[in-house]
Amino acid sequence: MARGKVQMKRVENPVHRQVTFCKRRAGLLKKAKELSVLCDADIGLFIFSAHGKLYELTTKGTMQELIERYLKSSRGAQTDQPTPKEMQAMDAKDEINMLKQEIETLQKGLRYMFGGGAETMTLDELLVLEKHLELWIYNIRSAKMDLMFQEINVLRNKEGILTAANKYLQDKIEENTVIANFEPVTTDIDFPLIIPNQIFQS
Amino acid sequence: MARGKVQMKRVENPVHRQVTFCKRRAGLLKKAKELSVLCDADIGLFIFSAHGKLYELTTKGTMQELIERYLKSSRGAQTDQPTPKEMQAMDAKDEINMLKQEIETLQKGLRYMFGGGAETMTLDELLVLEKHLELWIYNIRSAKMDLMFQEINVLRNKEGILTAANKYLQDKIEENTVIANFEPVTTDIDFPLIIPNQIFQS
DNA sequence: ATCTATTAATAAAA
DNA sequence: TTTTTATTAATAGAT
Repeated sequence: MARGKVQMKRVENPVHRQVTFCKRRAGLLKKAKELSVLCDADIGLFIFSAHGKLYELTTKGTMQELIERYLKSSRGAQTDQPTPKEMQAMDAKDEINMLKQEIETLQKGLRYMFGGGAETMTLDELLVLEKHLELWIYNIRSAKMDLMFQEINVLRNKEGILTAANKYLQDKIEENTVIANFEPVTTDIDFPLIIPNQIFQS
Repeated sequence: MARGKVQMKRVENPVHRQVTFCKRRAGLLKKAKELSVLCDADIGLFIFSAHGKLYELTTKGTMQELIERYLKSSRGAQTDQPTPKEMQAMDAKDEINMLKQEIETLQKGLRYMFGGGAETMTLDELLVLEKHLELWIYNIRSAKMDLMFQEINVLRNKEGILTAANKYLQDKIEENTVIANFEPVTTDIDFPLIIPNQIFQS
């Protein structure tokens, strides 16, 4: 396309080849992006340079997702997903893994939704939507949090009252030690309260 | 590149769009092949048309093989995600905090998309998003619920121990009522536990 | 699909 | 790599 026709064979001069690679790689990526925008296509493109360096482009979502789509598209249907019924007997570690998986699911869903829309929304509309979602999350959570917080406070109060009563009884016993002598009962059992207050706020 | 500059946006006329898709798709595949030949690169390219039809090109081997190479290559190049080694010394709480951070990152991404995106969402898409957010909320909450549940159990245990100690002390006092006579201390204060178990499940 | 007037890409040079 | 410039290549619009 310039100053001389190009032969369809490997550029032998290594310097020229490298320069050509840079330019044409950029051009190819640009063309791919243009095609996707102009014609509503989803494109996955990866390029390994002669020395193995990877350059990639996806016009929608991640390459992972596009590859999955590719595999689906080029084959048949898919295998079953991990069974949600086996979730019952999970320990903390498994639960954490589940959280991670769910986060990934959310990410996928978001990408799908945002990448797939075809119409336009103003910035203001989008900000309003965001506010609604945040408020929504807050409301769902706060009711139960309130109840649990109340419960914990009740239990703490109860503990205080019982401790005081216990102390009172011990004092009385000490006053009347003349007749009977028995070991004092330890009541200051140390249970560290592991919940940081912050947990009730966010 | 011909008879009029092209706008970098979707071609609205469906006929024109289809024609453009055909031409540019051919051009892109040609460019990809050229790059691979001229510069000794290995290229994988797949294009999903707006209607889901797949077009693909590989300049070496099968797409399967190139995808495998891609996955290997991109895994190696990935940024260090939560290091598996650092996970060892972490207790559940730290892990949960880490997940919370990850979720915050997601929130940032969400804001970015809402604030910066130019596309809109249909009502259906919003409903899908709502579902995802519900799941997300559930996961955020369940970690905290676990901790709070633990805390409540600790407090209940403590209560039981204190009550038992109190009872024991009262009994002792009754045994020794000969010398001193004082009112028994009531310890069975009635604090109804207002949290239905269900709260820990949903 | 095919034909061209134009624009876009890029080879060579720096 | 990136920029500049001279040419070739790609392609939008028309047929």
